[in-house]
Amino acid sequence: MQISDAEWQVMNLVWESSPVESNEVIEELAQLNNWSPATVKTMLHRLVKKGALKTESVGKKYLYRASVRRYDCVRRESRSFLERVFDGQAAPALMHFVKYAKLTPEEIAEIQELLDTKAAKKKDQWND
Amino acid sequence: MQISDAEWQVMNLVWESSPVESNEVIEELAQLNNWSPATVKTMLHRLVKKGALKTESVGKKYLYRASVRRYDCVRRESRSFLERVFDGQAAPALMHFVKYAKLTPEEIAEIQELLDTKAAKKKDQWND
DNA sequence: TCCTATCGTTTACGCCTGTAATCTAATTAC
DNA sequence: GTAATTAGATTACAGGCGTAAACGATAGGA
Repeated sequence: MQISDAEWQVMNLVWESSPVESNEVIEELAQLNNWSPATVKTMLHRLVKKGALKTESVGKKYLYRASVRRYDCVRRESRSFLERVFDGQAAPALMHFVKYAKLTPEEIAEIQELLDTKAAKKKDQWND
Repeated sequence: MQISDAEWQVMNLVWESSPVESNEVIEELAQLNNWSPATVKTMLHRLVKKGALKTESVGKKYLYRASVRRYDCVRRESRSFLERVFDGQAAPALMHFVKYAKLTPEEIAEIQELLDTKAAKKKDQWND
């Protein structure tokens, strides 16, 4: 299931504060993006239709919840990005981001640590 | 200027072997994607129209060249990806890729090196 | 010189997207 | 109880995209 650019904004919001009422989403995105309420409603509706959100009726209103995991969507989107732009290779993408992104020393350290453990695992015959 | 998913395939090919004749592109992508020649022609035409490719006529045929730099497109696409999926933050994206991508020990080493120099620069008051 | 093969251009078409107005049903206020 | 508000559903519409067939011009061979 394919989530469009604009729809990601909605999904991000829902993932962060699930469950939400449409009101909250509408207000938030009105501020963020200058979207009209109607536009946000369309997004919500489409996302429900494509199975990314589900609703639970509470009186007159609905509560919206994600029905797909953020992780899965991130993974799919990342894959497709890598495929398109870096010929499916993670390493060049990583090099690119490291080169051109702003990173705090803490972030750098954290990534290094992760790389270390990954390298260690690679060497360890029993763990790979 | 926005390059679509399918168009990226064409651009990647042109960037790699510029200048190319349409023939080469058509054959290559017929194999890779099972696209009909007509489809590839459409892609080329649209890319010329949107200013991503330019042509130089050589007799009856054209030679196609990129008229936008790969780097710029990669940068724009990366930005948009980060924005959409990781709220514009490079660090979480990096963590994600490091965690879930297959990396050879050499690649890991290379990325670590780059991170080291980046960290070093950060500390050096005269270089930042 | 005329036909044919070929390359680029035009046209096609249905689906997705961004953007939004309108409609309808139900709830709330008076 | 009727009017006004509101939330979700339906409809709208232009432009992009994936996919491709049809068309037109031209160069090269017969």
